[in-house]
Amino acid sequence: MMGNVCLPAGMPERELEQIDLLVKERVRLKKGDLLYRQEESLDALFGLRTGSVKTQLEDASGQVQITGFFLPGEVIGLDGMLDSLHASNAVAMEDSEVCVVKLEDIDEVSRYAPSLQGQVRRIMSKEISRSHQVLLALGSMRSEARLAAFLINLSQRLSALGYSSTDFVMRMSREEIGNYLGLTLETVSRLFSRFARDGLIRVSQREVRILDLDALKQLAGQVS
Amino acid sequence: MMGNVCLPAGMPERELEQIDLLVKERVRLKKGDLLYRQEESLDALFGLRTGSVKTQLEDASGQVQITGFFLPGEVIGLDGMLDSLHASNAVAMEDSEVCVVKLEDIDEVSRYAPSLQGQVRRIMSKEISRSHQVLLALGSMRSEARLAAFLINLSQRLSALGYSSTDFVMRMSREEIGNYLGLTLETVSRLFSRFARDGLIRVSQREVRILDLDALKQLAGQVS
DNA sequence: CGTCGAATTGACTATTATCAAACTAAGTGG
DNA sequence: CCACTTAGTTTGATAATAGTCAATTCGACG
Repeated sequence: MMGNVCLPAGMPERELEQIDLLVKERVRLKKGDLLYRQEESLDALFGLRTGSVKTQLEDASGQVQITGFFLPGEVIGLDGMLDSLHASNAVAMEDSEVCVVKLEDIDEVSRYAPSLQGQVRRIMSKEISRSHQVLLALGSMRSEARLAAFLINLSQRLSALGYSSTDFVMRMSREEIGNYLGLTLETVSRLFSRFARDGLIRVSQREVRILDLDALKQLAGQVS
Repeated sequence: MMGNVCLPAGMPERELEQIDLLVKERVRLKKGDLLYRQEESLDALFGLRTGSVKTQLEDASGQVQITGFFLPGEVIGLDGMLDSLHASNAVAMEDSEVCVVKLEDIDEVSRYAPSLQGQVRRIMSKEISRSHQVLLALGSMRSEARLAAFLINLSQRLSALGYSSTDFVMRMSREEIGNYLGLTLETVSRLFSRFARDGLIRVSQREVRILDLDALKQLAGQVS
């Protein structure tokens, strides 16, 4: 069975354990590939197995807003079920692999495995909470707090996957970080430099080492 | 049966039609009452029947961020299902009434009415899309575009409920609008004054009349 | 070694926040 | 009925923050 290999190693929560049984297909993506396109019809969810993916909205005037960065173990494609059309573009930020879970299979199987419904609800609810957290950041934090919160969040998610929480490589460019956080790429770059100068992090291109997590949390308004 | 009276008149989509059958209880709220509190355990969803409700996150440092304004026909309580704890506070902005739908009843009933699952997914997905839209606004629009988009959105939702799309009363204060849009109350007030001076709207306290929707859409970056 | 995309840094500007004062509308109690 | 609150709003003056434009620099790769 192909399912079990689709659970990323080190995934902390067992949310996906049943959904994983539904995986009948996997898709490989190369850097820059689109997993799906805005307005395209939606009939499946995607569990990210390896790599990283971003989702972004594009409005009528071509304005782009990144709405999420996804790491292995996370589920992509939860928006757009309202009218079965994807509400965003999903782009691979590096070579990646996703597991495909057909919606009809979820419906089918959950008839005799009722707890599956709860799993799906929880996954969707998590995505809602996540975006509300980002709203909190964009709505009420200053630039340095946003970036600090971003780094802390990334650190935590990577650590949950079994990677180091202090040393990691960011898969996204300064521009993408800025877009996500509602800042310009220059502001993001300056903030990285400042954090480094103040001894909070070491940073070289996309490699980051967190030196003073407490100070970062302080900046992010999270009492440590 | 108490269900059918819980569908707000004029609700355009029939999303709630089956869920409505599950309503066994209704709750009346007075202005300022909390429907639920952050961290409280979650075992039901709430369909707003009359009135208006806001949801807000509160972080460790007491910082508050309003994450949504809800109108009749909309569903409250979709976040927090991850660990069955509400992730936000829900506060009535005026005297309101909600229909209570127990999660266990949803699970129970959806066993012999499978399409119910799709309904729930669609409602949750809509909430995800909604917050992504707000992310777009906070992340990439300037203050005037945010407020214009806010007014357009409110107008559309009220019109879908059968109210005038051009004349309405905002239930929220300048401060609440500002908090939601990531602006200060002074900036919001100045923008209202400017929009009025430029002939886009008439505004007196919380009463608004939209005079030039096309110009508003232009400001919001929505091609009309 | 040269090219190209990404990142850094600087100088300057625009936008929005902050602080402060005055005004309004809707009560409340004498 | 009329001061007198009070919460909400408006407006102004000033300051802080982040954006824009522009010039280098860095690193990866052919």
